[in-house]
Amino acid sequence: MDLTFHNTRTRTKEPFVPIDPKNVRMYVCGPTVYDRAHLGNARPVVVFDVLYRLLRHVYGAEHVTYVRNFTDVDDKINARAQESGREIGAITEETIGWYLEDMGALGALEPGHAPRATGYIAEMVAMIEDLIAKGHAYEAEGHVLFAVESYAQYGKLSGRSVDDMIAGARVEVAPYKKNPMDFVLWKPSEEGLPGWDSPWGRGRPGWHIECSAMAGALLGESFDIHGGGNDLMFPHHENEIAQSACAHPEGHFANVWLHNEMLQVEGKKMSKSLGNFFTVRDLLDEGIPGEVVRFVLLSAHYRKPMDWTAQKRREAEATLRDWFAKVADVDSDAQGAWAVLPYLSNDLDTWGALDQMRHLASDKNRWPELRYAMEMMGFLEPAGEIPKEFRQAEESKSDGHHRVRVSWSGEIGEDTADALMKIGFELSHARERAMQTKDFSEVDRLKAQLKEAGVEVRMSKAGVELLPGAEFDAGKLSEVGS
RNA sequence: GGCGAGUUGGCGGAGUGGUUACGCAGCGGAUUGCAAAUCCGUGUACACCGGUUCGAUUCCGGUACUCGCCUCCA
Repeated sequence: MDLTFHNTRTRTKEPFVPIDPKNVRMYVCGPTVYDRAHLGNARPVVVFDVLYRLLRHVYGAEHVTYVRNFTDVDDKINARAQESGREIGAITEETIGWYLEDMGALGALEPGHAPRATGYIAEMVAMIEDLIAKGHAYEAEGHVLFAVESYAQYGKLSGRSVDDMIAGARVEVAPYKKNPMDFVLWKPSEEGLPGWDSPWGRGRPGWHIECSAMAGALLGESFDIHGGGNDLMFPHHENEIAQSACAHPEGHFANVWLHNEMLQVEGKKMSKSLGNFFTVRDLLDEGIPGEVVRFVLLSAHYRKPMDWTAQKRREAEATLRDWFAKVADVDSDAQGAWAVLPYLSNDLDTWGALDQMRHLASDKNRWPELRYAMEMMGFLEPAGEIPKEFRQAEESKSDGHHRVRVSWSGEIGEDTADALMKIGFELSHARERAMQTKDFSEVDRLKAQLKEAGVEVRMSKAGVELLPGAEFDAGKLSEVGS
């Protein structure tokens, strides 16, 4: 299976050739841990999770190394500690826990390595010393800065020149910078802020050096794929390249750069001021299954802007309910891989893969393949189980003549299930009488009462089926039949 | 102001220099006491203005609008 990806570095779609097929290496920028992840944060996580699964499928799970960092030293974290009066370590620890929990709910596998910046300070200091020695960085007033003019390729990834950037810069330039675009590798820390001893005094690393140092330490001077949101392209990724290329002239850092487009909400940028800002946890707490969020995030190509809307959410949920019901009782068939691989291998066309899965769903003989494809796309739980929000429990009884089935998802309790079963038989008997007398008023009355209680009713020659749904109110059941 | 991405029917989303994917929703019909489910049928859309062409949604130029980055926000 040949993989093709759109490489931001070359702006073209090109065949993917791993440096070492026995160890395919990928790095994705992780979160700064000071707060819950919002929906926009989740898009790259889910997109690159599909990529990770694809690489594992193609090269073998043991031949793929995936690194996603945690930035746990940052001014925003410091500010959060300041305003809350809490310890920095407690905040980062708690936030990392939230992050893994929330992303796990979206079906994202945990990367093989999740390094924390504070665990790699020594590597960063060594890298900075190296950059100074090679003439790419300089010390000024306790800071160490990277000299962008020492790296001719600076700006190539994001397609802009240093001159353009200076012309468009709106920031005030610190007087100690040789070039306005020079960025900080190390900065001094005053008392009370996290700091580490270094040749330049007590201080803390700049943001960009973290990723360069951790990627270098865990993946080497050259690796295969670097992913992230396209808002990180400049300056973050540009700076990573500059640092790593200058520190390791023999290596070429990441061969392929993948950037996902941004997420919008109902056609607008997600922002606190517009009131359309929400976290992944907010959605989960509303009762929206993580798989539904995952489905929506994958229903647009990663390089296109994606709009989160209530309609998409509903459609995704309806589709998943349909699929899970269909695959609940079938064994997965590895042939299903062929439905999605041609799409995923074509620059991660997740929408195409989902569309193909719809075709599998429409053919009963191919449900085992659908199940396999759903596993590949990360919609089933790690153990291959149907997620609990979609798991259907059912009870089916027959008294020889009448057949009643009650199906529900979630918990409704045994007493309630029994009560529903009883009502089901009552309905079935009433229906049989009505078929004789052609007077359906009793049947319709029962149906209306059930509907009132949030129970969907389906009747056919085969029997009666009761489906308590999301609106189900067991308290109203006692009124049914009275 | 600079750089970049995008604009296809109600929604999502392919694709092509001429024969109008597809999915969802909708509508019509069959069927079922009704409903649900299922099945059948149904939609000439391609931001705007020019140009090239026998012919452009598809090629070229421009305009408008949306979004992102240029400010350690994915």
